[in-house]
Amino acid sequence: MADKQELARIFAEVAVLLELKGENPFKIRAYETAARILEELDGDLEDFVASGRMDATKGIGQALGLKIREFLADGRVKYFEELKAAVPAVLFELVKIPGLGPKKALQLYEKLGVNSIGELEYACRENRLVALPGFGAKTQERILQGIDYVKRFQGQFLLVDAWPLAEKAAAWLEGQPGVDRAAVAGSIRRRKETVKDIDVVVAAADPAAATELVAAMPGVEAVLGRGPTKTSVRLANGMNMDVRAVMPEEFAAALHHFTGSKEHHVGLRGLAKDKGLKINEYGIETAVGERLPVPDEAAFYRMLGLAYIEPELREGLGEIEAAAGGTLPELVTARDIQGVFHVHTTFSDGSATPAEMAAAARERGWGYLGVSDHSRTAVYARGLRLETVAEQRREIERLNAANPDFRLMAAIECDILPDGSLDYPDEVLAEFDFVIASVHSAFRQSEADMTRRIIRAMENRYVGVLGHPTGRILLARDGYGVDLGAVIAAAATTGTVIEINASPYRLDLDWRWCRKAKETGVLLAVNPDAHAPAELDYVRYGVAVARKGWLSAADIVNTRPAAEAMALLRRKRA
DNA sequence: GCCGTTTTCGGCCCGACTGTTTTCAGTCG
Repeated sequence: MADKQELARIFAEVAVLLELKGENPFKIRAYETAARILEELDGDLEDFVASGRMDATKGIGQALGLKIREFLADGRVKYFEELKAAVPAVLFELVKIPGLGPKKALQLYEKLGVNSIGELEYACRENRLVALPGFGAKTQERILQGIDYVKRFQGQFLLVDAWPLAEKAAAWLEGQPGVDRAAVAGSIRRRKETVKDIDVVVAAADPAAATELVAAMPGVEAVLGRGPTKTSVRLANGMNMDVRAVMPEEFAAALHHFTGSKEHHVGLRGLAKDKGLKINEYGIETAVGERLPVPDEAAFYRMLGLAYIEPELREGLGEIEAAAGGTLPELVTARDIQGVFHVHTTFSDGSATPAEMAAAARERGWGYLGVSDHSRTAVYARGLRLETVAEQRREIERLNAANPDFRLMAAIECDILPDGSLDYPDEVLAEFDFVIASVHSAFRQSEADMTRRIIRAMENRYVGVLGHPTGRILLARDGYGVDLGAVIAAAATTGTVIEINASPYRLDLDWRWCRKAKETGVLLAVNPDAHAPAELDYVRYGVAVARKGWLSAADIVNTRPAAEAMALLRRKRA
């Protein structure tokens, strides 16, 4: 079967290749758009073409349509292969360095014969870049710093590391004299799971003075650049932070602008243009250049004839059309969460007892907590032997009897063994209040085997929840190969809930798949997978994933009271 | 590359900052 993801990757790579060739930027955008369309495509590619849906899709015209048909027929795109052969591979590496774009990268390759990042670093140290036209000592120094950045961090950071830092920076700035307001913008505000840098927007009567302040902020290691409205700094942990300062009346428009995403803005600005308006980072202007006041973001969208679009949805994935048509979902919030199903205790690899975890859950205003320690095969995590299962159950019953207003559930995170069977026999599984099934071993199975394995586990009537469906660890390990489309379809037919593992190191199910799950009729559960009381707060990251995935409270099992939630996790037993 | 009841050609989002320039290209978001 032709893989639409592969074709999406090909088109995305064509876009990069064209950029390296200095092609028309709008042609490049056409390929980027096509890649996104394919990534988000519902159903398979053959059907997309055969049904005529492709021909009706805006953004795919004659040339791209031909290439899609070629891919379906031959499994390849000749144009891509020719391009790839004509563009040196090293250029792909070079443009990942901040400050290096296609033009300069090409010069380095052609004039200095640079064939790798290592060679570029060496050329900088030999002071050979300064002789090139358009280059100078500062560019060379900047490139050296950029190489260091890429080598140390691959240029990416976890949301969990960036978000608190960003909030701290905004709070500090807001406390400075002359500063009206400060707020976190950028991909952190959109709650992307990994981010490149921190963006903060500041309102001040004297913006230039406000940007001056940034250098004095605690944790700032170096000032990378400074203009009248923007300061870029590097923080001690290696992250870059941009602070943009505007007049108070420009704050909402600026916050919107710097929240992005780029794709969202492109869509909005096209729409504005149709209405004879112009959007820039300072506000909305009429055709005659009159600046219209934008008191807040809701007004901003209203002026464009749109419902308010939450930051998490601003990815250019249909949210503008939905806002125009009044079909945006009401997104779930952290306040909707009434309890969680997946935590570990001292019975396996957690650091707190069930009583301590329950107390921490109550402090957070929740009414229930599922204790789901590891099963026996997970020896590395001190998985529960059968005797311990009984012991834990007695402890949970004791706690429930003592605290009638809070419900502890005796559950298990049961390993899915390599053949798709479960780690305990059915008669043991039947004893648990509910069962979460997860893969913790044999990650290297083929995609087909892994998909069969997981689906077989979901077919077990005691399995209420599929845990962390891909096993990925962000910035550390890709998930195992698995056909998530097939897993989601099987979740729907078997009535299995899919977990949104809220550990900020996992965030698995990915938000990009949440919408698909919802449309397929699958319920999800936001679970912290906490191994300590403080980690219950991971739920905020899981809620962020759900929101990015267009989910409402009704799509999430643990927005319901205990009895109702339990019934959903046990519905396959009926 | 795509798109179009104003257009089949000429548009396609918009601006800041840097560094290397004597008026602007490249990069970034």
